[in-house]
Amino acid sequence: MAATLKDVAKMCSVHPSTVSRVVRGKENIPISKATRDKILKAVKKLNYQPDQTARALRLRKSNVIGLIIPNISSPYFSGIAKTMELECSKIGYTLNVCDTNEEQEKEIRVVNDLLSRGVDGLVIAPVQDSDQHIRALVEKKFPFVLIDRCFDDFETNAVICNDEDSAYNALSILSEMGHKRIAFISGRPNLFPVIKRLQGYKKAIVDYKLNNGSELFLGGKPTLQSGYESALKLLNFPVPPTAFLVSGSIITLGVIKAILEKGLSIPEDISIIGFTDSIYSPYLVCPLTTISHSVKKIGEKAFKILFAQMKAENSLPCSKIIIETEFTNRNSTQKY
Amino acid sequence: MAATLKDVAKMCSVHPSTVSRVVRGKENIPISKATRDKILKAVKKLNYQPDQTARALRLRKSNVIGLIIPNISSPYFSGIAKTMELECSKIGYTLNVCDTNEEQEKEIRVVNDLLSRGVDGLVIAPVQDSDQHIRALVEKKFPFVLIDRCFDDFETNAVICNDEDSAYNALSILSEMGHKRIAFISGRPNLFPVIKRLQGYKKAIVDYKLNNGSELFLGGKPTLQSGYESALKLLNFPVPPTAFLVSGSIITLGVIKAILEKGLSIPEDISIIGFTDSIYSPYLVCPLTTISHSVKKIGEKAFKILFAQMKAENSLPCSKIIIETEFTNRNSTQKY
DNA sequence: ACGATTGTAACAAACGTTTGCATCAAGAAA
DNA sequence: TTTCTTGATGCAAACGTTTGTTACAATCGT
Repeated sequence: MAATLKDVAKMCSVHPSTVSRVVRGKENIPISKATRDKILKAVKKLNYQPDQTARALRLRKSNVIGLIIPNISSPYFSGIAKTMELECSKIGYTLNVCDTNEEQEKEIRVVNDLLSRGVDGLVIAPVQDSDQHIRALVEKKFPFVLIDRCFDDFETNAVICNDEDSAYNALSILSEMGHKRIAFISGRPNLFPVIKRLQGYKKAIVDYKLNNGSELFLGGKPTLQSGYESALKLLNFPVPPTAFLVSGSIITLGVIKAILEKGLSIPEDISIIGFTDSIYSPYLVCPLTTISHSVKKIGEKAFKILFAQMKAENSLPCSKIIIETEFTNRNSTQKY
Repeated sequence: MAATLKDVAKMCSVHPSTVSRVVRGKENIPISKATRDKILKAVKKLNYQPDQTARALRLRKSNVIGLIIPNISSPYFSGIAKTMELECSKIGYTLNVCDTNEEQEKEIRVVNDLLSRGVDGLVIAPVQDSDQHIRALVEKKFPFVLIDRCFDDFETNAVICNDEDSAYNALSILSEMGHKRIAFISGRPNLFPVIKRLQGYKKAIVDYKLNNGSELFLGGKPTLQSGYESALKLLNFPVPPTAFLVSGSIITLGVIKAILEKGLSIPEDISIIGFTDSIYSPYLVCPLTTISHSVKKIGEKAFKILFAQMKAENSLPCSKIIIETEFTNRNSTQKY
């Protein structure tokens, strides 16, 4: 249906390769002004658009990069997607966003699919239930960078946050306010950032002599319901925690739900600090104090590293970037 | 780098076409069990993955569908993206999500790009500043469906909501509560759903004899800031409105911000009904009463129509689906 | 005037598939 | 035995590009 190089060539009684050259604007190859103009006119007339599939096949380069995230409807990941898309379109790349639904199987499928579609690079927030497919990527020397999550036992390009420190920091603030029993609630507990946050949390528990020996950490699934259930469980303890550190914006909503349902108020009865800020955080039932991750910084950094990797002739050394989170103090904590 | 048909063929001393046939699993073409097994083994050994670029070129079919939305970081559109992605992966399709950033130029670029990449179909929430590129799609008989927004002056496949009725309905509820001055705040005013909502709003204003002749509608941009400014303007009127109908979840946050900043409470001082529900709506400073659009229904319907269109030999008649919104009564309205 | 240079454009191969057609041996029907 | 199937596979063209090589003028230097 659409016009091809051949069509243009025929219309100009010229060879397709000649058309290709003028369309590509190769100035080093000499083409007479006459034929150039003739061809350009025909291109316009036929509304010729090069077939990217054919180009990709011929050039082994598609100008698309893939973004693989576990949940596109999370504000955090969709914010990263937005940033990446903006960066890509700046340089004429197309972004292909794929949602793994936090399923390992699907992630593997998606990686293979994107690879066989010839993407030039990959940005992945991995599910982290397995890693061979990621290892395969490094073996192939395929350009990719991990975001938000990475693996402790092998090195890759990665953009992550200072989760351990910020969790520790949040706890020291809570501790200074007089809280003695501080819980940590998260979604999937095997995720890199959750593990790091938990480390920071545990370190602070020891350093500040909190919790009096009780185990106040509850992991779960990446759903509101899971956060709700965890919080409810904790709130039903004989001596419930007085403060929550919560990992994940959707989990946080679940925790809030539980607190409200118990007839408690934030921050009067319970203090909360949430990991990951959202546009709605200031307008929640209680303006939420959060540890904010700049999706802009993460997306931009990831893109930059990936792009460098893609352009490099021989493989570059891995770069692992740690983005500093910010502590956004609003109103969901209070002296105890 | 990756193994090709030829590699497999060579390893089995067989012709590439034979490999293709067994890989495709064409049962109607007879292949001896011996060679089939031999090939399958080689496929596994070489980890052969068909090159989708080459397939797409040859077959003129890519098994990818494109989703074009104005803002991937809006919960509404990312929800639709999620649904569509789920639907796609069910049938082995890949979804390519593109963000137009609510810019017409970019949308046009993106449509052309996706087309030249050979997507099999398109789902578009158009920017609606122009429409020739959409018209071009129908002329080419290219399968696509519009969502959320459509054009009044030409017919396409579309999945939209009963915006006019739901706005009218919201106003009748507010009116029944005794509100006499009800404002309508929106983002971009030229958008189909906004126009429809405004129609319903205006109709109700007349029917219920509200607003006493004042113009209480303010459009703007699709940002929190815009909603904030509009609300502030309205609240500074000598006789400010007592209720707001707000179009767009992000705009709504801006409106809430303005109300809080004026030291007013919801719903005691001001009632709010918001268009588009979000996962966080129940946990806002005041549990938000909303008109909810099921992103699941919208995404699924759009997908279904598109898929039918893609499979159809000769072009099907247009289907325009209207999804019923739901009125989710929470706590942001009050008798006046 | 002759070979060398240069500007211009055609040719053909290649990227990795798919598929209609041809081929060819072996077994069935005559 | 001869002819007809049919089962199994190879051949080659095609999808729309890109690009190294070749070809052919015309122009140049000598």
